[in-house]
Amino acid sequence: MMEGSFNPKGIEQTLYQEWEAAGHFVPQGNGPGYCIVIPPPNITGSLHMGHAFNQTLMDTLIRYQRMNGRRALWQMGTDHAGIATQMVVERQLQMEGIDRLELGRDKFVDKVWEWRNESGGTISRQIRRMGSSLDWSRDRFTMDEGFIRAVTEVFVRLHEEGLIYRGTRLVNWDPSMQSAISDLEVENHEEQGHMWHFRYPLTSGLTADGRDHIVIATTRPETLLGDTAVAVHPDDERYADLIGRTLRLPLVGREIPIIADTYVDPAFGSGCVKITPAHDFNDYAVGQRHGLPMVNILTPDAHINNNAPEAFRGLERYAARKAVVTAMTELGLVERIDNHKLMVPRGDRSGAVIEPFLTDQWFMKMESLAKPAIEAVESGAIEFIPKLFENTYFAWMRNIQDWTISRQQWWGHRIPAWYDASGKAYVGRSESEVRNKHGLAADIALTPDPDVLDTWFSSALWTFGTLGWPEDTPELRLYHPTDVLVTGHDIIFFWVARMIMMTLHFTHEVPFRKVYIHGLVRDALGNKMSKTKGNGLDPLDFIDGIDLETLVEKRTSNLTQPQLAPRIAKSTRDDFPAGIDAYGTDAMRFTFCAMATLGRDVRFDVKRIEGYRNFCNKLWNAARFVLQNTEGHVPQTTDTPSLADRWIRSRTRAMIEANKLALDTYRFDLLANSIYDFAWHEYCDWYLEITKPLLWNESTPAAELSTLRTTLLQVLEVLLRAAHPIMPFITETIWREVAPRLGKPSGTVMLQNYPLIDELKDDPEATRAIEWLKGIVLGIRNIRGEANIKPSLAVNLLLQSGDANDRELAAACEPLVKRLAKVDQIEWLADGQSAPANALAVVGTLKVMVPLAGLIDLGAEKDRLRKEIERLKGEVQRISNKLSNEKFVANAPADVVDKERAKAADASGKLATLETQLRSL
RNA sequence: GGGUGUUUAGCUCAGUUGGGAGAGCGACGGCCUUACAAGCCGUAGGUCGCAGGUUCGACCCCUGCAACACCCACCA
Repeated sequence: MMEGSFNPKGIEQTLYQEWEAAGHFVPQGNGPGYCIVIPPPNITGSLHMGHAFNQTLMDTLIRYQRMNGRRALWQMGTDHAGIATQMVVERQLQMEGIDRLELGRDKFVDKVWEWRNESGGTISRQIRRMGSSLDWSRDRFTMDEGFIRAVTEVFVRLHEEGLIYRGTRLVNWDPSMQSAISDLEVENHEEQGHMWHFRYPLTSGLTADGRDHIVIATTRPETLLGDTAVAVHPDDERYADLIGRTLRLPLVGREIPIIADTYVDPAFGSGCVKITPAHDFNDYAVGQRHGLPMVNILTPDAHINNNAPEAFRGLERYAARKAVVTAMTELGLVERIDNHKLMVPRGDRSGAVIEPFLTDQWFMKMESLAKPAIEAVESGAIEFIPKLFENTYFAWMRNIQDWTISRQQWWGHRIPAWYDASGKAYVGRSESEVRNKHGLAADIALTPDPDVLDTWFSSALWTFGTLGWPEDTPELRLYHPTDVLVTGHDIIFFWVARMIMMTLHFTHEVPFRKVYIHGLVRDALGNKMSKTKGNGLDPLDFIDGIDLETLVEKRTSNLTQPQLAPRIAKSTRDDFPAGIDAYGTDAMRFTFCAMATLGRDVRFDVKRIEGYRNFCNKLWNAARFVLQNTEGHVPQTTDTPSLADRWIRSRTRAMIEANKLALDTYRFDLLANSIYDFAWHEYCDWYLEITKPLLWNESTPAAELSTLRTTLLQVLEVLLRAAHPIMPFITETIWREVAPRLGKPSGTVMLQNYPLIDELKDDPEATRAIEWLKGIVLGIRNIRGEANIKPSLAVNLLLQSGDANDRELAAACEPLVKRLAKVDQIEWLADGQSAPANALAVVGTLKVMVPLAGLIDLGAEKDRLRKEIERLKGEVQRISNKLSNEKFVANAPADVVDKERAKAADASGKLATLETQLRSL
């Protein structure tokens, strides 16, 4: 027997193990394929709220399609996450006092594999706790054997096609990692800095206004050491006569030219720009145009190198900045220093300030790859949901830059290139292939490229790579293109766009037909969750609960900035004074679905999950009620449904219809609302209450009772199937109790059909009847509530006026009205017959009266009437204004006008009745 | 600098061809009514950011403005 309140702890893990052991997550049957690939979680640690959100949506879709009979594959896998993982393992080793460089590459990579085996297990356990029905038997890793093969193949082919090339370029250089990174991995943030105005002396002569120097402005004084020119705008009259003359670069002594270039904005600063081609992207371009020498003044770890004057050599870049400013000050060459806000580029992983740095790297040409990828979205072959994100996609794709794909790191896919003694690069699937292809004898030494590829290079192959490419597999034919990609808007460029380009290029198919883009999970205040801020939350803590001290400990340990610990501890104590309750997986999943509004970030509020935990409990107890009242029930073939049975079946059908629409349009919020509203406010609030007097009345006819019990079970059973994709555990648990009573074969709800609307009949007549009943009951309840009549006290009821329909329904629903509104006697008054003093509700034209008889305070009742009269007056006024507007009557559709007329009649009828009533009191 | 989004009840958010402003939570009042106090019943609360325009009619369509958020970008 089911316990009195819902306790998720007991059921979830057992059920998941059962499902997995039974192989339910493996696609089966002969239905059409349906496939979603998981955005592979990084192996850097543990699952966060974003993963939980992401997976809830995917699992809902997968479970829905599986129930629809599709051969549904949810492809599992994890990402090696090159830089992120290397940093984590490096930090771990550091804490053990081990230096990466001392350890050496091979041993370090071994350590990372150890880490990945450990971390992978943690992630798998966490994902299982979310209830995610992934096919674990097909689990993949972006650096498994198959992926190494696929990555190599792709690299070699792109190189053969000339789309991958090696070159010396100015790239984004992360001095802390000493590696190149791509444009996307650089985050620009505004920071407070300074603008230094320096005087650069002319080698000879004077300026037009009689000075012997010009003034340049810079935010990076240390780059002065690498200046090879100063540029002015060609049309700038102030400097026209200086173009072609030279300056003496202070501190360095180099003679540098004054050049003219339209890049310079004459209105900004002095109109003179120092040009440092080796350390600034713009200056690089200017240098190229003017054939300027490039003087690199930095070492890979951002210290001043030997190309600079001796005094500055070996200084760290910010020390060098100070030294340059000091030296310039001493020379009297500082005009002034202003405060200045500037955009500072930082590495998204390391947080280090990025240097434009001249190095040899591998690049991918993107323009030709982007073209078909743009067309795929334009043509609708791929559809973004919400559509809005297509603009984001187009904007980036139409202005795409070449992709720096090599990383000076150890963890990742090795670049399949080898170098001979002269430094010439050979690309091939293996060293022997390279030797054969280029006729390189065995005695010619080849050195493998030490670098690895950007992590996103392999991620881009995810859909077809996981399905077996480059082999031609049955899975590729059945599941590719995949049906939908579900991911956050933060990786549209990193991942989605590159997947589209690579997949189209190599398979001539789109990777997926739809891309559902969801928002980011933020904390209750709308802040982005992060470990550094200490506002991150672990989904498992909402599932299992966590006490305050453990939570504080968890949030403040292993911080990259330990000094923040006290503040984080305090805010944690403020936000979760009693820790976090155990809400269970279903409540968490329901919360995510309910909050998945298109295109919006979600603020995760404990109040919401609490509400949905309560909903779980509601469902649980409704099931208990049904089970208690259907003990030993055997459904009969003859079905004689009452009005209420017909009504709830009809409403169930409407819910199913709404659910399907919601699921087909990826409106998880509407799906959740549809289920919640139906289950709580129709099935529980009304239908279960309606059944009580019938179930407990010995005079209820056997056939009617039997049908009632069948309906109780049937609707619950349909509801469980309908809700299963969102809340798998509770629905499975209850379903196993309920289904046998309907004669359904035992088993699992997850392999049942998703409800079809044809299982239930639409019944407008019954709907009207129950709406009538609700009107009567709500009217009486309003009177009772306003008059403060104790719920335990029964009232009598007088009915008057109304039509034949009212009399018929009143007779049919008498026991229901009595039960639902706690009414003792019901009596009809003839038209015109005077009634005792009473509180009045009007339903249609029917007068529903509760005799005052000492129960109700006359003054309070008058107030209640006046309030209702005011409301009705307003309504009548509004509608009559509308109807007296000839243009409205002439232009509005006939049905709208009719509707307004009916409303006016109803409202003014009620109004008249209530006004009469008020006078009579 | 360019672009996108958001602005609806105290809070978080729905509002699907323009035609009666909704939910959850919170607030207030009343209830241990034999599924559920994680519950039940009732009530209050909104000039739909601001200003115009189109229309018989605008939360919805158009224009402008404001605030906030995010994305992209090379201004020294």
